[in-house]
Amino acid sequence: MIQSKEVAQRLERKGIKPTANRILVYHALSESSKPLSLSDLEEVLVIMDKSSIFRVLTLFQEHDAVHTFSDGRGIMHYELCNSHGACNHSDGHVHFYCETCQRSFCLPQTHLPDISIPEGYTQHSLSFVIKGECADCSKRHTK
Amino acid sequence: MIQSKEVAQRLERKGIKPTANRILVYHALSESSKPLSLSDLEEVLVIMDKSSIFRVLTLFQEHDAVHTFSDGRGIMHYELCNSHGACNHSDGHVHFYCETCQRSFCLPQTHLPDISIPEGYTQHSLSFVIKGECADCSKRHTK
DNA sequence: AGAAACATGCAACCGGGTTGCATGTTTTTC
DNA sequence: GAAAAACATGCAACCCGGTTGCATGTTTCT
Repeated sequence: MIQSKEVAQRLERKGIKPTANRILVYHALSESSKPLSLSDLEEVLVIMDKSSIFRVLTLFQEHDAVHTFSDGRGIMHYELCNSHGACNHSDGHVHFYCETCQRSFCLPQTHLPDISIPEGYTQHSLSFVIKGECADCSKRHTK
Repeated sequence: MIQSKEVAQRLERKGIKPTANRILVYHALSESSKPLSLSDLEEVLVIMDKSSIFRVLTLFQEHDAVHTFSDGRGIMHYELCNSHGACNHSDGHVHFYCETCQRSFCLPQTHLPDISIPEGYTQHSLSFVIKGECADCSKRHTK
C-alpha cells in the first residue's frame, strides 16, 4: 500500500504536477496486479469523470509515466512504467489477453526479442500481444 | 489482377460459398498491398453495406481465409491468409503502424520469434505490432 | 412449387474514446 | 493580496468502429 506522498513525489519526478485526481489514478494503477483499461478505472474511481481519467492517462503517457497496449479487442490498457528502471514504452515484456475471461495480463517472465525493422523506418514503441486462454480459464473447463 | 473464377475457387477450397459480395471483398483484399480496415473496405466497396462487409470478414475469419490484427489505435485490419501455405492466424510476420500517416503495413521480411508462454496458458494467436514512422513519412519531414 | 436455409441491406444501437465549453482551482504578476 | 493568466475538472455531447435485429431477397432442398 503506497502513500500519497510517495505517489506525489514520483509524479513530480516525471514532471507531472501532482493533483488529487492524478494521485488517485496513479494509485489505482499501482494497486492493480494487471493493466487496466479506461473502463476498469472508471469502476474503481467512481468519483472521477471518464474524461478526467482519460486526460490524466494521456498526460501520464506524454510524460512516460504509463505505457499502453491494445488488447485483442482494440481496448487500450494502461500500466505504470518501470518500477524497474528504464521504460521503452512497452517495458519489454509480452502481454497476454484471455479471450475467455477478457482480462489482460503481463507476462513478465517473457522477453521481447529485438526485431530489426527495415531501412528508413523509425520505431517508437511496440506491442506484442498473445491471445488465447489463461491458466484459470483453461483449468476451469477441463474440469 | 485475379479473376473472379479463381477467387470463387479459393473461397470454395476454404469451405466458403462464393457469393458476389464475398468475391468482391476477397478481391479487394487481394488487390491491396497492405492490410485493410473495415472503413478502408467501405471506401473501396461503396455498393456494399458496412454490415455486409463486416459479416463477410467475420465469415472469412472463421474459415481461416483472413487474419486480423489491431493497429496502434485499436482498429482491426484484415489481410488474406497465406498465399504461402499454412496460416497460423498471424502468418508469422510483424506489422508496422505508422503514427504519422495512420497506415498499416506488413513487414514480411521479419520473423516472429517463438515466445514460450507460461504453464497452463493456451495460445490462439498473436499479434506483434511496431508503432513508429514509415520510410515515406520519415523522408518527408527530414526534407 | 413450396418450405427451409441462407445472404443482404437498412436502421439502429453499443461502447470506447475524445472534445468544447463553462466552472473551479492554482499560479503568476504587479 | 487582488486581478489576471494558466491550468484542472466535470458535464454533456459527439465521433466512429463495431455489432445486431429485423425485413426482404435469393438459394437450396425436397
